[in-house]
Amino acid sequence: MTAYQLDGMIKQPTRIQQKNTAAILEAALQVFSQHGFRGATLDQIADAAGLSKPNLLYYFPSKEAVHKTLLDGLLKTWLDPLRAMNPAGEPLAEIKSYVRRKLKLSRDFPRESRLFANEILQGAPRILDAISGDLKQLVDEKAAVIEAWIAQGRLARVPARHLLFSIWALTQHYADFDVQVRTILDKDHDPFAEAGDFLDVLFDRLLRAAPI
Amino acid sequence: MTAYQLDGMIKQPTRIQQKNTAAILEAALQVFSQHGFRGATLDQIADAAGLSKPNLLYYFPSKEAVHKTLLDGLLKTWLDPLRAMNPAGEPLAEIKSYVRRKLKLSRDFPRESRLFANEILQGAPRILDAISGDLKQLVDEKAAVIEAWIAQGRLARVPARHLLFSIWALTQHYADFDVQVRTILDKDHDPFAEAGDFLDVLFDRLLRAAPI
DNA sequence: ATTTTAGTTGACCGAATGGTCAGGTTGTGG
DNA sequence: CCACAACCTGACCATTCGGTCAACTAAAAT
Repeated sequence: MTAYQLDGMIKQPTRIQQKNTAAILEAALQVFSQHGFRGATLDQIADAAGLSKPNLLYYFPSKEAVHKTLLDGLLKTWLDPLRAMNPAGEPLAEIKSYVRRKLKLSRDFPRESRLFANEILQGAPRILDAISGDLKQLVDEKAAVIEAWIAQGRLARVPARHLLFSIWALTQHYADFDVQVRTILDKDHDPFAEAGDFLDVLFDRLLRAAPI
Repeated sequence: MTAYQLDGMIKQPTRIQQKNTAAILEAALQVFSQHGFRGATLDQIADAAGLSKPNLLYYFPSKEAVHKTLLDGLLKTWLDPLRAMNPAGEPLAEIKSYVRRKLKLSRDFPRESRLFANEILQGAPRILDAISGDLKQLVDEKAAVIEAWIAQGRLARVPARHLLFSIWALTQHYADFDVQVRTILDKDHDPFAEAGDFLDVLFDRLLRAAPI
């Protein structure tokens, strides 16, 4: 028998199954985020997870399945901060809060960020549906909120979607280009702490509606 | 015989050699930028270049050599716009000009941008020397220029290195995440034209020294 | 025209790849 | 304690990988 079931995998019966699938996904995250889908090997993942390759394939039917599971789980986490943006809140505070949350994701889950970046770099072959579906829909919704704020004069005039791009670019950069950032900054700097302050200033100056 | 020489490859004798190495590098750029180093295969590159695999290996000694040649050539192009930043110029104009040049690179050489991104994502194993050497030195130099401008009150107070990070992140995002950007923007938008305007506003508001 | 050099390739090699399978071991409910 | 399911693995398979080589052809140089 195999440990996976194709239909929505409703139950996770045994404790050992939970432990091993978790170990596999953890190892796969490490390897996929560093080498991309094609550059990663099952042996590498199995090894990092402390399992034999056939044992790994007992829990997942294929390399693709491991990758897909990882991406699916990631997407929710990735979009949650944007979902949390409250139309009824104070515009500038809501945006800055989103930036902070997103930067914290970069700091605490850099491998997830790199996994996502890797997938997009390759043309998002395994995730394009989600992008043109859920993500696009959410962005449309939140862009409308931002545009309403602008129309009310509570936020400086900027193209809403490009504002979101800028938030993604600026926060994810610190995870995706971590090596470069740390090489250029000297040892005694904390990239994420400094980035937090900098981005706060940046979005404050960009978005604070001109008085009058 | 082989077509490559290890010592600085001074001469490129024949016309056919120029044509084929160019075709190989063009094909390799395509493949490496999409799949990363490990995900790319020599067969794929040879095929895209219209050559047989042994024929490709007649011009380059190994997969690694092709990749290295590509990266070395890229780094100069990548840093030139920063080098062009003139300490004697008007600060805000210099920065904005740098942003424009960098955005144009993203528009005209997106594959080069993705190749670079791929390499950094993987921890820059094949390019770390250049980053901690030439790049760091150039950044130190230009950061000093920016800090001087700030000290003179000709630019708003921002951390110079993070300012550079923000320029890289915001411009390269449009190349590296092209698929996502185009999916979210509707068909009739020109991402790079809009980005040009947006980034001009962004850096203007961020950097314009507060009057007084 | 002939020799030398540059360019090209099919066939091949050992290693690594994703994945299978038969059979073994371990855990668990009755 | 037994039976049954869950779990695990060595051996194996077909394919692909980076790279080599001897032999062939095309182009220059003499």
